[in-house]
Amino acid sequence: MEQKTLPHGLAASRPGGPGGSPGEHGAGTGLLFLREEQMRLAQDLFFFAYRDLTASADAILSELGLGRAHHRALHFVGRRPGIAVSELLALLRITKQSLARVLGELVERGYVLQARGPRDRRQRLLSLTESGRILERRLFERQRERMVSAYRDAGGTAVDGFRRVMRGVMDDETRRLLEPQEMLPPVLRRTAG
Amino acid sequence: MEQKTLPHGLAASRPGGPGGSPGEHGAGTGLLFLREEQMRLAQDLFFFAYRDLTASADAILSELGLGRAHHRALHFVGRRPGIAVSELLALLRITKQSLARVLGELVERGYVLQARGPRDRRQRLLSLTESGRILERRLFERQRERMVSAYRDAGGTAVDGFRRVMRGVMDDETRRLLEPQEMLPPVLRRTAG
DNA sequence: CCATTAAGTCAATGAAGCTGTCTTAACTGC
DNA sequence: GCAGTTAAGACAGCTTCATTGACTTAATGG
Repeated sequence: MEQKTLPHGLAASRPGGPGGSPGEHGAGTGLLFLREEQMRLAQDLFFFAYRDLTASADAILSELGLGRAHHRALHFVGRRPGIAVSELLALLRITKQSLARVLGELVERGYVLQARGPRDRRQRLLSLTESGRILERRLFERQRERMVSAYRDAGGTAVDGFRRVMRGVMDDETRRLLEPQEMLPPVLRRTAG
Repeated sequence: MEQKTLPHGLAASRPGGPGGSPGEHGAGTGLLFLREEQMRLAQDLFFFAYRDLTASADAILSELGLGRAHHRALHFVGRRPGIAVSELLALLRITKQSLARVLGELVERGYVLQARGPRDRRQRLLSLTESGRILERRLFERQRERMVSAYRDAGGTAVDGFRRVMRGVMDDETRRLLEPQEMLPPVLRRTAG
């Protein structure tokens, strides 16, 4: 009875039709595509896409007795070889203790290397070992396939839009961290000009 | 140019310049925007955007002693009032036991209502109570602000692209679940259409 | 009537985060 | 050169959220 004519469903009708071609953000169209249902849909998209993307590497991880936290650490160390522990903490936004467990295992298993910082010997600069690079690549490959086909199917314009929206959703702080300049260690930030 | 020539950094230079206008996926441009660095960047975007988006509701949640799992359940029940437990499980892809704890608390606190299914009395159809709707709205509001400004800044075309990429990243199975038809209970699926 | 299904339950376990406190070593500023 | 700060690591204990496996109860449906 109460669900005879279900007025809902996760991807309910798109009011105003911005699913098609909203025509920029002209004054005439108003803010149709900002309407509530659009935002609810965006929540769904985030949840499902992120879940499925991350899940795609799980098979390999559980094979090795590793978790997603290990993958994240591996990813960012691979992304930024020579990163200091404190910088990695700032990227991941977890506590030192949470990272320590994960990082400790990665070092112990020979995936990550710690090197004393040449300028600041308190630092432990992190990088991937050869087997770390191989593992990271295996994990990446699964996600890469998904993203490549998504990008290909959506087309270049869509990819650009995707990136703009993703950046827009982030904290200002996070967006700053994504800028190359900010990603360099402080030492280089002064030198590289 | 504005970003020197950096060996690394999370958002390294965009090869081929798809940041500008890649011109669909023409044969000439090749698959420039599918290159490795692009895919790594996409991983970063997913991680940071999802993290910041979900984190934006955390303050309210922890105030009430609830977690993100509660928010997810609340969201999907609100999104699909009258949903059966088994359907919610399929959406979230967690185990019955994991959901039971969370759902039990939400019912106990008076945010979620369980009603015996009229056609199948084994089912417990879930819906939000008035206070459940209020809470969900408070949580939604934080995320909505973020997404609205991201959408507005990016523009309608970008939003469309965003949605296409997000869908493309999902499992086929998940994509099916997002279609309105599939969101209807089996009984109606036969009747409606 | 009996097999299947929807939901709930018990018990144990694991992954991944958190807080707070503390130590050690190295850098930095006065 | 000493004092204060910083980078990293470690100990103890806790919370959230997921897992598996086995089992019960009630309702459905051939």
